[in-house]
Amino acid sequence: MDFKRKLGFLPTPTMPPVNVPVASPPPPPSPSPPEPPNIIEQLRAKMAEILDRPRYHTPPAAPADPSETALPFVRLETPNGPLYRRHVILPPSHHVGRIPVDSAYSSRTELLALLALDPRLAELRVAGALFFDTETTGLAGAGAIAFLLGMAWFDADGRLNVEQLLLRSPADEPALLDAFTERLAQTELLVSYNGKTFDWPLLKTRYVMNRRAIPQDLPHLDLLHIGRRLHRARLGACRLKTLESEVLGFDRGVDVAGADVPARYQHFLRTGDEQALREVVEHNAWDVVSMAALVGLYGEPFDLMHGEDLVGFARTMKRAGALAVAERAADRALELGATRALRVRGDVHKARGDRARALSDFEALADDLDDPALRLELAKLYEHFVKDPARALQMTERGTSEAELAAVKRRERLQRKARKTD
DNA sequence: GGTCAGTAACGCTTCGGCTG
DNA sequence: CAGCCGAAGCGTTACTGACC
Repeated sequence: MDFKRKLGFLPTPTMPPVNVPVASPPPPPSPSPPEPPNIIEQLRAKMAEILDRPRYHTPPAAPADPSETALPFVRLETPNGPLYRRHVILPPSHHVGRIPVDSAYSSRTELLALLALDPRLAELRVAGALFFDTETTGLAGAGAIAFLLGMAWFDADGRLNVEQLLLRSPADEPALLDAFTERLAQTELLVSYNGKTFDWPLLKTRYVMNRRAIPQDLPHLDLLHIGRRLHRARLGACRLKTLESEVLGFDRGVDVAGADVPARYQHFLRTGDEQALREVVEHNAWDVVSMAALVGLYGEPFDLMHGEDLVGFARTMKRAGALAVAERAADRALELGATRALRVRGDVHKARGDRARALSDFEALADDLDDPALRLELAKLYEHFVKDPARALQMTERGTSEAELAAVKRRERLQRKARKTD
C-alpha cells in the first residue's frame, strides 16, 4: 500500500478541487456498534475519520492573474516589507442580532469594570478601546504565528472601524507587528475574547521572536470571563459563537471551525489559493464586531438581557460590592420570571443587613430546601433574627434527613435494578 | 494539543456584635 | 468580661474551558 498517498502526504484523485467550498464539517462518524469495539476497530475508525477530513494541500491551481485577488486586502509598502490591509467602517445602524454595535461607544465603563472585577477599567473610555482577535497557525506553545490580526475601534464620530492585517507570507510579520504597535499607541484599553490567555501572550512571543520591543501591557477587558459569569448557568459552554447566537441573537450561518483555520492557511501558503482564506477573514471580522456588540449589551443590560443572565449579572454585582445595582438586576430578573434571582437578592439583602427581606427571599425558595447552603442561611436567621431556635434546629435536620432518605431510597432501588439485570 | 485566567473549596485569621 | 458566632479577607490548591 502507498502509505504516503493514503495518509495525505501526496495528492490523491479523491481530494476536493481547489475552489470547492471547504467549510462543511467532516461527515459524522458511523453509528457505534452495539458491542464496544476493540482497540483495533477503534483505531480503524479513527483513521477513517482522519482520512475523511478536508485537505487543503492540493496541487497549486493554475497561476492566477496577479491583478485579481479573491481577498479584499490592499497592499501597502512599509520599510519592513509589504502589509496587506483591509479597512471597513460600519454604519451607525449596524446591528449584531438585537444589539446596535454603536451602543458600545456609549457603554458605561463603570459597569464594565464591576463586571470584569477590575476597578481600573472604570477610569477608561470605550472610545479609547481596541477590540482585537487573531487567527493563528495553531495553539500557543508550538511556534504558532498570528497570520491574521483583526482590530476594531471607534472613531471620533462613534463609528466602528474594522481593520484586518494579513500575512500573505510569514516573512512579512515585522510589518504587521509594527502596525499593531502603532495602533496600540493610540489605545488605552484592550478588549478580547480569551485574549488574556491566548492572543496577547502569543503576540508578545512574536515580538520577541522578531527581536522587537514587547508592547507594554494595557488594561485588558477579557469578555470570556464576563461571559461565563453571566451566561454559564443558562448556556453551559461560553464560546464567542455561542454568545453571538444565544445572547446577541445573531446567526452568522456557515462559519469556519477554529480548528480548521491552521490547515486553511497552510493550504493558502502552499497553493496561493485564496478561496479557503476568505471565510477565515470573514470569521475574524465577525469576532471583533461581536465583541463590540457584547460590550454594548454589558454596558446597558437591564432592558436587553435575558432574565437568567441577569441573575449572573446580579451575582457579579454583589461580588463586586455594588449592592444597589445587584438588587436592581435581581428585581429585573424576577420580573422576567427568573426565580433563581431570589437567592441572589436574599444574599444582597443579607449583605446590606436587611435580615427581614433576606428571610423573605430565602423562604420564598422553600422548594430548594435540599440545598444545604440555603438551609444554613435560614437556620442562622431563625436562630438570631426570628429568635426561634426550634425552627432553626428543624432547618438543620429537615433537608438533610430528606436528602439522606432520598439517597437511601435511590440506592436501594438501584441495587434492586442491578440484581435484576445480573 | 499548550497555556493560563478564573473559579471553587478549603483552612486560617481578624474583627465586631451579641449574650449570659 | 469571656465566650461564641458570623462575616469578610487572604492564601493555597486543584481543576476547567476557551483560544487556533
